[in-house]
Amino acid sequence: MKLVTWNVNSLNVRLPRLIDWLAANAPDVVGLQETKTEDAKFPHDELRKAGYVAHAFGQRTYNGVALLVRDGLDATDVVAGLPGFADEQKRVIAATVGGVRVVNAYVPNGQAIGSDKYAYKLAWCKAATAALREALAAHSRLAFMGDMNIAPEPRDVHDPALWEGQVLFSEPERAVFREWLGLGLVDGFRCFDQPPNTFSWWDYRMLAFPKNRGLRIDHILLSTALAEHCTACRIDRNARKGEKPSDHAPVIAELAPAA
DNA sequence: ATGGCAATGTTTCATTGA
Repeated sequence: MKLVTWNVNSLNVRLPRLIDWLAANAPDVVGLQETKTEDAKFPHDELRKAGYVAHAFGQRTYNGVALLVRDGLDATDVVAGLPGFADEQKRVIAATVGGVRVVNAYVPNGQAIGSDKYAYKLAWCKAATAALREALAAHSRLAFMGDMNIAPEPRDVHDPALWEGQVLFSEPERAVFREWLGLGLVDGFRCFDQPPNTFSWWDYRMLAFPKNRGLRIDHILLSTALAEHCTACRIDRNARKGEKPSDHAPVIAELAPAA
């Protein structure tokens, strides 16, 4: 099973690119973030023609997530939102596909250390930790993926000294990420040798992409039972090139069938 | 060989992203 997470930064703008990418990569399950699309306006028909059934949890202008499931696979027990955390912002959708519980999330950005949005991010993350603990107790085969807006280690940041203490790379945020790993999750990307300076997001400004001044903030975390079956994990930086790219690249994990 | 912010709505600027 091929699992993908991708922050598309507006599904409306990115739909043609997304459909091309789906055709070229044939993933089984895709978690999208920042769809910025109300459910009533979600492009179900276009994605259906591309071979995917979509489950959307969106809103206009900001946030919004969706799960795309390839034809022939069933998504069951679809749950939107973070259990136990009342939130106007649409940031989580989960479903069970092919025996795998897939939790797709758009973690808050946090804006700046000390801001209200940073406090919201940490509160949101705390609720996510509790929800993941519950989910892992119920599902041994679980993938938690999405735009997590946290670069976990110095090697995930193009200039760690510059970013130290900044939002996305502050110690409290990295502690949250370690806490998620402590629940029994594994960073799929780090299960394999990777090229140095591999990132998943590059600022649109200041030639960040051509200079490869990026961060690795999009992740696929796998329960230990699932990580055993992970055969590859990579970031498709080619998707950041060309006309009207998202500022994020997709992360792809491949899982062998369960033994 | 990549490209010098982008997307949205409150629209001709402000807000947010990361």
